[in-house]
Amino acid sequence: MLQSQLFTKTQKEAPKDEEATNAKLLIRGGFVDKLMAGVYTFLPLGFRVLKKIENIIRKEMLKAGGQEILMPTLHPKHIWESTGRWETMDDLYKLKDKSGKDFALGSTHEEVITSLMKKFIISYNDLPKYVFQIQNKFRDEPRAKSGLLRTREFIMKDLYSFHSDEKDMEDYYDKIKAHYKSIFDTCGISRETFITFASGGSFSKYSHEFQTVTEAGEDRIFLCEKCKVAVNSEIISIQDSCPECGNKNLAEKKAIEVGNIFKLKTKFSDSFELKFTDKDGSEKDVIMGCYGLGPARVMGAVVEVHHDENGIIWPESVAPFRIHLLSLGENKKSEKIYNNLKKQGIEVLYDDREDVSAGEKFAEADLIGIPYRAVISEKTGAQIEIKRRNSREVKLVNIEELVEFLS
RNA sequence: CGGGGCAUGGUGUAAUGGCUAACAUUUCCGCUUUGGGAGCGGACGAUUCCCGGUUCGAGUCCGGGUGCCCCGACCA
Repeated sequence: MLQSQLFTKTQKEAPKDEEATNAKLLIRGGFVDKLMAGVYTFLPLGFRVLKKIENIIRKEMLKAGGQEILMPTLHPKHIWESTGRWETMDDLYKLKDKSGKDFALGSTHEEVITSLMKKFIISYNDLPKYVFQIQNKFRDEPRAKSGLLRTREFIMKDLYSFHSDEKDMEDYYDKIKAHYKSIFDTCGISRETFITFASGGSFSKYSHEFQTVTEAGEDRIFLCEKCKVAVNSEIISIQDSCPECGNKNLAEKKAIEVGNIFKLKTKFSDSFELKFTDKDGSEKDVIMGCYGLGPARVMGAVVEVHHDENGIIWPESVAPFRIHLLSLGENKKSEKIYNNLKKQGIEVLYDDREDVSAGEKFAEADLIGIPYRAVISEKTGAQIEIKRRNSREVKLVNIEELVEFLS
């Protein structure tokens, strides 16, 4: 992409209100725009990052046997009444149509998916099934905060699993834990992200959260450095011990919840009478699990974890582009290299602007944080100067070496 | 929802109750320049968040709203 065509601009200074690093850098770099508290537009650069993260998640969900669908955002009141949550969920956005009928904006989709699957799950032959979506959720948060970390409209991947017995659900639940680990690993935050015991709500003793340790986080967790497992402060006091190894020496950390998985069991199948006929002809409740993960929150967490004083340092897997090509008054040479890289299928942001100083291009490149920076200038001759965003070391290479290195 | 802070061109800031609201940056034009937000000259850009009050006079003082940020409560 030609940087001269990008409609967004970077800012030297962050809006004075913002305190969270992810908010400051993402706004300064032109990744997101805030429409109101907790509601953001994803601009071209930010949109690319978001899609990268979504695709990492999507790929992993497909590996886990998930089938992707898209459920509606607008929900009729009656579906929420089926579970009693129309009254009890106080972060549900409610609205009326012209005739006075009540609706809700979906904050989660157990109601919709359960009533959907009732139409298709009839016998044990139809189980297990795994269904997911990546979709916008709405929650009437009393306090949106910290940039992308806590918003009122947000993107969520929600996977729901349907099983004929608890054992099968438990096995799948553990399998998803492993897939989640792999997602956070690919996104470059596995070192900071820990599986965390949390309250199970009304369904079970524990649920599991995936918490990324960062100062901007709003949760407190107690981390067992040995097991790399944590406990949410909501269900533990400091004198408690690691649920895995009994270690009493836990480290208190601030963290942000990037994923949460639950054993729903029959909570929703009961409400919707989602049953199946087993082999012996008897009718049984379908056992459910649900598994949430927030791509936009992951994006914010990645920035919190990977940045320096000059800007963002995107991990390659989620970067908006692979390489940032800067032309310092050498557009003829640069254009050839740009076209060459594009032909190789390498995602490149080409800073072709002619009226922008070298210093400004460097500063913007650091702010935007693309993993590799290539510079073409009078100095570089027929070669290309290449530098990693997270390193100071520069190297001169020719185009063949560059292409080979990047592919 | 309780507590605290803030609100002035797009962004960041300045302005004893007193003249035409200033500066930097951004943007635009011209020249110059190309290795860390470069230089010179010029131009555009504001109903000082809103409503009301005090005053001869309000960006500034008072009252009430609204918005944003932070702390807490809340958080499938």
